Amino acid sequence: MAVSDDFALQSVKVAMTPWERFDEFLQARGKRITRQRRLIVEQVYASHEHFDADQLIDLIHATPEGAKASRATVYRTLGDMVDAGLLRKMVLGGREVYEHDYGYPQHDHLFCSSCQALIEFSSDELIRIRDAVAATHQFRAQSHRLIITGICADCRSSRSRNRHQDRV
Amino acid sequence: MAVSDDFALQSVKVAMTPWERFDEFLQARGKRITRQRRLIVEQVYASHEHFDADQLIDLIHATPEGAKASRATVYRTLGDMVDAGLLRKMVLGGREVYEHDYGYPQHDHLFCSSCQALIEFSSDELIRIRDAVAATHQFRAQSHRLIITGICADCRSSRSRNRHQDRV
DNA sequence: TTGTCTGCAAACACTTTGCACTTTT
DNA sequence: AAAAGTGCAAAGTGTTTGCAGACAA
Repeated sequence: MAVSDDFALQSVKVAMTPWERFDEFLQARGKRITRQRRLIVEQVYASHEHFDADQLIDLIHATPEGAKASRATVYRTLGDMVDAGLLRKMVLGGREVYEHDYGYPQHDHLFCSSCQALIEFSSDELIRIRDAVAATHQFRAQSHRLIITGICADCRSSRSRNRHQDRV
Repeated sequence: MAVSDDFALQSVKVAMTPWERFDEFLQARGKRITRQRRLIVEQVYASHEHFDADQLIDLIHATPEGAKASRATVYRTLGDMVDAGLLRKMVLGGREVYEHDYGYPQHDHLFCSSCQALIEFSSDELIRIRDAVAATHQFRAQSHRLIITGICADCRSSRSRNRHQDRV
């Protein structure tokens, strides 16, 4: 599941579009460019929202022409995209969601436990602390993930009666 | 799954042992104190390590006397303990692990992707940043989770040939 | 042509549930 | 005795896999 070293070297090139990058990834791995993989990448980039496997599958099944890719293929391709560094996977309130990774700046999230909204933010200070903590433990930090859970502004104002606290 | 408001109020008392707290939680919910629940709580507190459901079940099945609790009951009780605020559940490298929460200071983790070691740390600065970020987004932060992934000191030194990078 | 990919359905790993029986209160 | 809890096995979930036929290269 980890990006192989040889491929990681290539990832220094930043001017590629996501598809070009995936293309290169497939080539480097002797994998083929198929109709399904193209369709999946296309749908993944159709929006910038966070999504899970099921949502993507629904999206694909909803495409006009007989364009299709099976559940198994979607899972396999999502895995490839994560390996290629195009997507990042995380677990949120029990479900595994994916978000675009390639070309997007490192960021973390505020997660509303009431409406499930996910708000992105980034903080240089956080990175500083991360590195400082790692150094203290002679630990080589490779990445991190911070999720702040709470109630978003919208849910706080509509506290009265609306969809407040139903899920989670 | 969330701590009910009435119970949350009681949680202000901090002088209780984990069992006393669980006891109180059960009473507040009209739940009963059974042999199984006692056994499970006991085993959970037999060590301070992070564990998953299976490890706990093995531990229970390994107890000397015919002391037993079924898989289903263990799952049900772990859920109750999380609700009671005794345990905290998190996902780490694919598996759901639990750690003691009650009476333990808030902390975050360094996770070694090579040997799966979990190192705890806490940082006041981090809390400060968390609150600052939340404020910026008119978000009411309730909790957070930061996991820094990388390679621990041990694995870095035994980089040569030992169990290096075998698991994710 | 060769070897990878796909779709399907079966297999999986965990977790949750329905139900008859047991235990606490 | 009444109500809640337990164990079992069955049912879910969400993801992965083996394999025969389909399809890039």
